[in-house]
Amino acid sequence: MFGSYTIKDIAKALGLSTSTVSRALNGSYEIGAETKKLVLEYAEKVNYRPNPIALSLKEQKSHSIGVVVCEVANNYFSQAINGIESIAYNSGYHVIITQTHESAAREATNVQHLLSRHVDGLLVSLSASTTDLAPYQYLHDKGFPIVFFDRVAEQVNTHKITANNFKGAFEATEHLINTGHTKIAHITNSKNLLISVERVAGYKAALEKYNIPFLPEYIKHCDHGGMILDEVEMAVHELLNLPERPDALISTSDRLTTTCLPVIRKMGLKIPNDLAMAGFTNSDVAESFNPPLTVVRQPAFQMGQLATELLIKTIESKHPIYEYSNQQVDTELIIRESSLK
Amino acid sequence: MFGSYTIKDIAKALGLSTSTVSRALNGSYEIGAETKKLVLEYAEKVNYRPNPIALSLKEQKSHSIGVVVCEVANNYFSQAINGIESIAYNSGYHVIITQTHESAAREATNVQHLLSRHVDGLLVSLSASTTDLAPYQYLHDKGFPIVFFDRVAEQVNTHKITANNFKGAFEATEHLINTGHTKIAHITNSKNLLISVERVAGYKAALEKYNIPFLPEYIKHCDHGGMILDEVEMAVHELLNLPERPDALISTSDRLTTTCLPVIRKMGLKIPNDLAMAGFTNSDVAESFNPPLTVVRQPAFQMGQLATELLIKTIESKHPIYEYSNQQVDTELIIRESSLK
DNA sequence: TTGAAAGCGCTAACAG
DNA sequence: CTGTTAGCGCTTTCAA
Repeated sequence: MFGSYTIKDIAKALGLSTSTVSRALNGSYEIGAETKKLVLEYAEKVNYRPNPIALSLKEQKSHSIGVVVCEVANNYFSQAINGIESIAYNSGYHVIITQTHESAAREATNVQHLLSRHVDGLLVSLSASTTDLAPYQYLHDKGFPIVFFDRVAEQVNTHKITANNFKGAFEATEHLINTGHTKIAHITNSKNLLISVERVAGYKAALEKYNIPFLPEYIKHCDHGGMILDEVEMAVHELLNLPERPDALISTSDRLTTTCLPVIRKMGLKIPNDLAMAGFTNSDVAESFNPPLTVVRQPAFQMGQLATELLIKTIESKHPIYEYSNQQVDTELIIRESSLK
Repeated sequence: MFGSYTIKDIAKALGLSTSTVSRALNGSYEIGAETKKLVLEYAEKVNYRPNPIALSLKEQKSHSIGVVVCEVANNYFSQAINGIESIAYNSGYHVIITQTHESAAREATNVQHLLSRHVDGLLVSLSASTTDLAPYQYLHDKGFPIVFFDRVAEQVNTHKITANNFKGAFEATEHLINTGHTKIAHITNSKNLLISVERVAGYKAALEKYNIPFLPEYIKHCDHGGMILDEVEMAVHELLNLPERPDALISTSDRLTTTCLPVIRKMGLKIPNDLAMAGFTNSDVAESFNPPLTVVRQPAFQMGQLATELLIKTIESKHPIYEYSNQQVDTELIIRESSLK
């Protein structure tokens, strides 16, 4: 800290050796009750705090965990980070957050950076453009703790926390069908992401259940997940200029959902009359939208917590772990006006 | 990192001393070109990365900066953090984020925690309930680098980055007046926060300019800045049940603005016909609101960047700094339907 | 029960 | 130009 006391200061002040002080502070058995008390009281008095850097160097542990997400300024991820912090904080870990901005190159750099900072483990949500999972596989093979959350690497067999994306998309699609829609378009994130694949699968399954033919042209992938307006604009335009214009749209990515709305409005279409809408988003203000938006909400905070608990458990485990948790949490469908006929 | 090479490994492999290797790596002058090349090439080959923990211990610097904000899942702060990260990242600092949840006690704990982690400096945005600035004053007096941003401590004479809150509130109020409103209520954050005081001042100044009497009962302070729904509900109810019901409302806090809307809607009032509305918020979706919301937007990203640049400059300055920058950036008024008559 | 000493990875003052 | 050494704060053998 700042002019903070070291073990050496205490030792000198008390006429003891540093090792004795260290032992007293760490509640070792091999120490006299008197000495221990003396040290403890003095340490308390001067507000002694061990230097975490020295500890890290000694223990070869940094007590920090690295987080890789696409963006902090995103409803889902800011809430997830909130969950991550809440657990990490209480466990004495600090959190280093890095953003990929959906760039695979940036993601690789970030991982490098975090490793060079000697983080004890990694909490990763893949970027939309990541295809090379080898670095994660390599680290994992070497026993380095990694937990994926939300956007997981299917091929890497390690801990994963995901939302039930299939079910989330299924329910939203089914709901749109139940409200009388049959021409349901789907706008989603990059094909690289398993979440997209799962959400598309859920969508297809719902169509199938109700014997609605699946039309490939009704699906658009925005590879930048809504971060590039033009991409979304083009996708929405193409969808809504189809000869058989969709009567409903499901968007299955947080940023995509919020970006779609103004585009649709600018086209002069009214939701839900011209186009019903339901979307994945963790926005807290979906209720205030025009019209209030039907959403699929992920338990972001809880997912952050679960992932972090898992990671810390892995980090602190004495024995290598070969059983990988693959926990799936449920999404929540919140029905509002945007999806009603 | 993980099985990473140390300077010692390189020294052994090359039959040199660690100091020679260190010098080569650090581009010292007192070293033979040959040796240097040899070391550099080998280091490159094995992908040598200096251990930042060892460096920190040596230099008594952690290369990390602590951030204190009320909440990550907040439009303004998530964008500001984005700006902070962008600068810190490029300067080789990492960022430890802590959240106060608007609790002064939690804030004090966080600062303690960050200090015990030996952060090199602090980026602080005060909680709404903080009144005791002594710890900051103390640290600052000792020469510890602190930069306040957005919610600054007026009394502590150090670097500050703020938005022009007075002007932001003035312009929004003036706009409401110009669109034909005279009974303008104001809902804002805790009185403890200078931002609230300034925004109220801007509001009053606008009223005065147009000879509209200021009514104290038209101002409500929500001490939790919109985080507690009941508080906001009560404030809005009281305001809108006044004998002389306001015809416009300005809310001057991000979270407050987004929380107000559903409350007003639930009361059965239509914006802007029953009540015009303008609010401070950095939400990216204000355009999609019902109706599209007139907002005062702060340059959050830029503010985060400025604060971080300033902090790093202070940290790295060779000489103590006695000139404190007090930079103010302009807000932006974005006019939409919610404020029109 | 306590102390001395080594070592985590690195830099820098001092010798040579 | 290069090597030796000490030291950053702490824990942990090994001796006493």
